[in-house]
Parts: sequence; structure tokens; C-alpha cells
Amino acid sequence: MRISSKFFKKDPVSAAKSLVGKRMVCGECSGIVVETEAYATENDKAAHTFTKPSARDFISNHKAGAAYIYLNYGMYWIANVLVKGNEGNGFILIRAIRPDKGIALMMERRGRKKIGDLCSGPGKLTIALNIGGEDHGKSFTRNPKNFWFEETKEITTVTSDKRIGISRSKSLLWRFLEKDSKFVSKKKGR
DNA sequence: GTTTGGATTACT
DNA sequence: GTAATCCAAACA
Repeated sequence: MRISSKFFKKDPVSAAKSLVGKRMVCGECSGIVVETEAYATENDKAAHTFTKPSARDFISNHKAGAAYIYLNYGMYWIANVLVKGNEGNGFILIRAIRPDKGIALMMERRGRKKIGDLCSGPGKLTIALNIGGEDHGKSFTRNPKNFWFEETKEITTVTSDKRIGISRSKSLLWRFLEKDSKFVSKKKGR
């Protein structure tokens, strides 16, 4: 069953946590979300909304569940989901998924043979799923032919940790991962 | 008009 | 450890 926009209308932190274990479908490929991070518009200096006015514009011009795709370091696209809750707006950063279907195609796009290396990082999974700047602003809940999330029967134990790869507000435990997963990004925090 | 700093990855 | 490579923001 596909996840509706209602899912993205609660606060960003609990939405990010509950997205772990869901299936992310994109064209012929899919995978189970094993790692996310939450970013909030309020009291979060690491969020794009703190430094980039364009991120705030994006929030006011789009609905909950929209895809916020960002080009980082000039070479890697990074996928986020817009969250608009009563307790504040923010984004869910999709950091890693466990490949499920379309693995051969993902290997071809990535040029890698190890399944554990296909989607174990935010820049990697966008390449594997063929997500790019042309998908910026599209919806995860209203565009059935591009990408969406599904409920699963996966039994996942979710743990929280500090966010990584950022220079501000590092102390918040807003990174959520599937416990003991071999498919999460390996880079250490702190 | 020029400079700077990233939600990173892969290779040495 | 570090090169690769681009855009929006910030500064002059």
C-alpha cells in the first residue's frame, strides 16, 4: 500500500524515524529505506533553510511529500522529502536503502557489482535510482509513475545517532538507521 | 564580477 | 589523504 501525503504532515523528526523500514520505489527499482536524517526549519542550523532562502521558498511553493533534490559538491544529487507538520516544517534526507528489485539495473547505473555498495549513501542511491535535478519539485505521493513509498511488513529495529557529513548542529540525534544493517552509509559521525 | 563552501564518493 | 566539479549565497 502506497504511503499518502498524510504521512508527511507530522513533525520532521518522527516522520524521518518512521520512514525507515518502508519501501522506496522508483521505476523498475525499489529498496527498503534503512537510513534517514531529519532537518527542521526551526532551531536547526544544519538545515538548508537556515542558509538558503531558496529552500524556504521551496517549502512555501510545494506541498508535503514533494521531492527536494539538491546537487552537492557539484556532482552528487541528494534526495529529500518535504515535511509540513503542525509542529514545524522540515525535510527527510534519504541516506541509504537496501536494494530490493531492479538490482541488475542499479549495478549498471552505478558501475559497481557489490550489492552493499549500490545504495549505501545519499549520492549513491540517487544514481542507482536514476534520480536527478529533473525530479526536483515532483511529488512522492502524487506522481505514481516516478517514485513513491510503500508500506512493508519488514520488521526493523530503528536506532538513532548523530547526523553526519555536516558542520553545524551535530549533537542532535536526528539520524535514523536500521540496526545492524550492512546497507547504511559507513562514514562515521562526530 | 569574484569568491566560497558544501546533506559526497572513489581512488591512492 | 584528496581530487573531482557546480551552484547559490555572500561579498566587493
